[in-house]
Amino acid sequence: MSDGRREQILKKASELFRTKGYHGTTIRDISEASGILSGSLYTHIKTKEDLLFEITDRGAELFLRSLRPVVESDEDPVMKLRQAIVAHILVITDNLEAATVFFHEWKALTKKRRSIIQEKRDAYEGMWERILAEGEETGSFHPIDLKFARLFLLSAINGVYQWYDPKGELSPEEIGDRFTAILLSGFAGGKGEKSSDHRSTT
Amino acid sequence: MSDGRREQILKKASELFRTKGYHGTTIRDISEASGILSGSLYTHIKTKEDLLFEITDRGAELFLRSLRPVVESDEDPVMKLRQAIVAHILVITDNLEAATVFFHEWKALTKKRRSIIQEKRDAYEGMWERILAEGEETGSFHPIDLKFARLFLLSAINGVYQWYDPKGELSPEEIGDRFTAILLSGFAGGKGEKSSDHRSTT
DNA sequence: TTGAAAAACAAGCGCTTGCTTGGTTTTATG
DNA sequence: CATAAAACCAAGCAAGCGCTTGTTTTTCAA
Repeated sequence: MSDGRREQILKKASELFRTKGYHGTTIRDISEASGILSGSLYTHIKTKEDLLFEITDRGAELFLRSLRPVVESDEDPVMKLRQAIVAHILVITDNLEAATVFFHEWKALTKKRRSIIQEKRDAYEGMWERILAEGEETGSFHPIDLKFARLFLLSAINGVYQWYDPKGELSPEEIGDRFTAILLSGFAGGKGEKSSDHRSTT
Repeated sequence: MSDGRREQILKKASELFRTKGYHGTTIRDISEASGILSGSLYTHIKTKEDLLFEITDRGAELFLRSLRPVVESDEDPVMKLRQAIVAHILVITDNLEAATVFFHEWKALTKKRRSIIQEKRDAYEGMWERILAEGEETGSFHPIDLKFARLFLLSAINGVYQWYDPKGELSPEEIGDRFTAILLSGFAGGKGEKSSDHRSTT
């Protein structure tokens, strides 16, 4: 049952780091939430920072693993973009705490570990840039500034973790579809003049 | 010179809160950066949280004040959207530290003060929604889910604080124009087939 | 049922935290 | 130049921090 306890501690720590931040959360907060005394925590972890690293690193891996098959597929770029967006949003909505910690708290890591996460972030952003580059090369997208388009796109979809409500009316897939629609066609267009439907086949 | 010192302390605190977070920054960090002993800081402030609140509240006011004239003008909605986006980005780029603290650290405030900031955030988001609603009513924009469009839009432009480089090649206005172009027309469109230019008259 | 490993407790150590106090120096004004 | 207010320093307090230690309880295979 040792591993179950460890997972439970990671879960509670994720929740606390999400709401109070890493530095705002104490070892005693985590132990109390885990129904344990603070000293007993150290049967399962080495340091507080280990918790942050493990949560953050797992988050990074979730994003990487979910995007890889999309990038490597040979769908057309528009479909790839949609799939990538939905995949990203699903990682966030299925792992709200971990994703929030990954976005917000990774800077609290000390140098060495922060650079490990930084590398994974770079790799992830590189995968997005490949998708956009492919779309441009094949003529599916406007000629675009790749870096700028990627920054814009990722900022927009990363924001989901700040407002997503599991009990809300929009499913992750619906959110992803609407994002894709806006990104492809934009707001502009007169009344009634419906946008071409990019929402496609489920 | 009292007020000058206070402003200097606020500036140093902003920088530290930005890089290390509120809970990750100590009173001694701030006093050291201000060239003062930690006790002497209390000649100028009452508590550490006062610093956070003042920085955050000023940030909120900057956003509100810059958007108000845009909302109240009688430009057409497309132009209004562009002006609003540029205004927002200018607040960020002209006040990188304060804007970052405003986005990242306001949750560290205690209840009463957090709710003051929350109200200002709500007011700000309401102003954006008015712009979008007007665009839809006049037929400038597609029929859109207002709340969703606003969330998407604000997420995208808020991201600027995470990657903006004052020494970079893109000016705040150029960034705003590109945002506006993407938001209005999207990525989609074949090679060479240039997007209609929404970047307009400077 | 027994015995050793794993898990949890009880206590607290050394250090840092935000902040206070009492005295000294600097600054500005008549 | 006198002087009071403002700014600062030197010292340190009480509380909380991450983490360790020594001991007791729980778990579970032999």
